Amino acid sequence: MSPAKRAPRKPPRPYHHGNLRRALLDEALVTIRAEGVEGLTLREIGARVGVSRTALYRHFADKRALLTAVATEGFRTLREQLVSAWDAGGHDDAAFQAMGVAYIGFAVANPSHYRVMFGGFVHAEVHDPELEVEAEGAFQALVDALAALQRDGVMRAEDIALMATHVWSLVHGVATLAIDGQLHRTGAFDDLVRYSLARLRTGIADTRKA
Amino acid sequence: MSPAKRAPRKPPRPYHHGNLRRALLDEALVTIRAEGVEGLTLREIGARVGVSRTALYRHFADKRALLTAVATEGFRTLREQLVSAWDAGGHDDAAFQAMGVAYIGFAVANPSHYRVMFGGFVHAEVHDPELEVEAEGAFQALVDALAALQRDGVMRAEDIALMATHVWSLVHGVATLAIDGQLHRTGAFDDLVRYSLARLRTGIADTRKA
DNA sequence: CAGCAAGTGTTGACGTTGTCAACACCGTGC
DNA sequence: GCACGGTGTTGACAACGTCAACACTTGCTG
Repeated sequence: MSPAKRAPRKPPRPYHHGNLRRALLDEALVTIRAEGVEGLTLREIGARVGVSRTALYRHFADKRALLTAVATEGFRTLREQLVSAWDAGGHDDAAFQAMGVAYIGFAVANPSHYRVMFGGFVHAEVHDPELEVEAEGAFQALVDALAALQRDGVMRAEDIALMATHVWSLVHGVATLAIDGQLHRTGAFDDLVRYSLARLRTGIADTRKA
Repeated sequence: MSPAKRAPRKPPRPYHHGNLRRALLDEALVTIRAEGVEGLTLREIGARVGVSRTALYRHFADKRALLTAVATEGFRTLREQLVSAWDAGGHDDAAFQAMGVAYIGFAVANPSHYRVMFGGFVHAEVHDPELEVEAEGAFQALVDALAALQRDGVMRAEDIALMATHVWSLVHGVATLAIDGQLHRTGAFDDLVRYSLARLRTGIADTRKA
C-alpha cells in the first residue's frame, strides 16, 4: 500500500475538472440512452464522471436544467440529420421523403433522447432561450425544404407554417407511436413509414397541370 | 373539547372503505389533472382519500400499476368520445373529420391524462392485458370508421391497418405537439386542426371516378 | 356459536433521491 | 502576496416508494 495517506502527489485528477459541464452532459446522455430518462440520477452521473454528487449544481440550476440541455443538443443533432438527408438528395421530392425517414429514424434510434425532447420533462411553462433556438432551427429545416418544393411546383402553394406543422405532426406521430411500442398492430415498421410518407405527399402535392 | 379521547363512538369512516380502489383511481386522476403526472405522489392521494399511505398497495401492485389503470380508463373514455363523434354524424366524410377533432380535443382537454396514456410512464416492456384491450378498442373505433368509408368508396381501398395507423399517427402527432406547447409557431390552433385533417383526407381519399 | 382464514388498513422503518448550506480548494488580477 | 470569484466537497434534510409486521373486519366452516 502506498504510505502517503494524505497529500497524495500527482493526483490523477486535479481539483478542477476542466470541462465538467461537457462531461456531465455527455454522461447524462449515455445514461439516458442506456437506462431511460426515469433511470437518470444526478448522484450517479456525478459518480460516473468521478465527481461529487452536487458538483453538477455549479453548471446546471437543477435536474430540469440538465435535461433541458440534453434536449437542446437533441434538437441540434436532429436538425443536422434532417439537413443532411435533404442535401444528400437532389432537393426534390425524393429528398423530402428521405428527410421524413431521417426524422423517424432519429427518434427510433434514440428513443430516450427523443423522449427528453418531447416528453414534457422539459419546459412546461418554462422557456429556455437556447432550447427555443435549436427547436426552431430543426423546424426551419423542414420549412426550407417545403419552400423549395413549393417554388418548384411540387407541393401546394399554401401557408408554409401550416403545411410544415402538418408534416411535422405526422412524422412526430409515427415516431412517438413507434417509440411507445404502439405499432405492433401494423406489419413491418418500414412499410408503415413508406406508406405514411407516401400518403402525406399525396395530401400536400400540387395537382395542377404544369 | 370532546372528552372521549379514545374509543370514539360512531367513527364517520368505517375501517373498511368500501370501494377504495375506485376512490383512489378517481383521486389519482383529479390530482394528475391538477398537478401533472410528475406531481402525483402515493402518499398524497392516500391522504386525500382519507386513508393511510400504504393502503393503496392492497389494490395496486405499485405506482406504475396505478398509472396503468389510469391510462386504461383514458383509452376507454377516448374510445367513447370517438364513437360518439362518428355516430353523431352520418357515418360519412364529415363524421370522420369530427372524429379527428374529437381525438385531438380529448388530448388537449386532458393533457396530463393523455400523457399518462402515451408518455412512457406505463408499459415499457410490461404488458397489461386490460390496458391492451382498451387501447385496442380505441384503435378499432378508427378502423371501423375507415372500413365503412372504404366500403362507400370515399377512401382508398388499401390495407386498413396501415391506413388506420397513418391516420392515428397524424392526430396523435398534432395532439402531442399541442400538449407540449410546440405549436406556437402556427397561428390559431383550430385552423391547424382543420388544415391538417383536410390534407389528411386528401391523402387517403379515393380519387377514382365513381 | 366458536374460531379461523382471507381481505383490508395501519404504523414503523429503510434506502434513494434532489437540493440546500457551509466549507475547502484553485487560479487569476491587483 | 493576497483577496476574490469560480469550482468542488461534505453534511444534512425532507420527501418519496416500498417492505415488513401488526391490527381490525368480514365471512366461511365446523
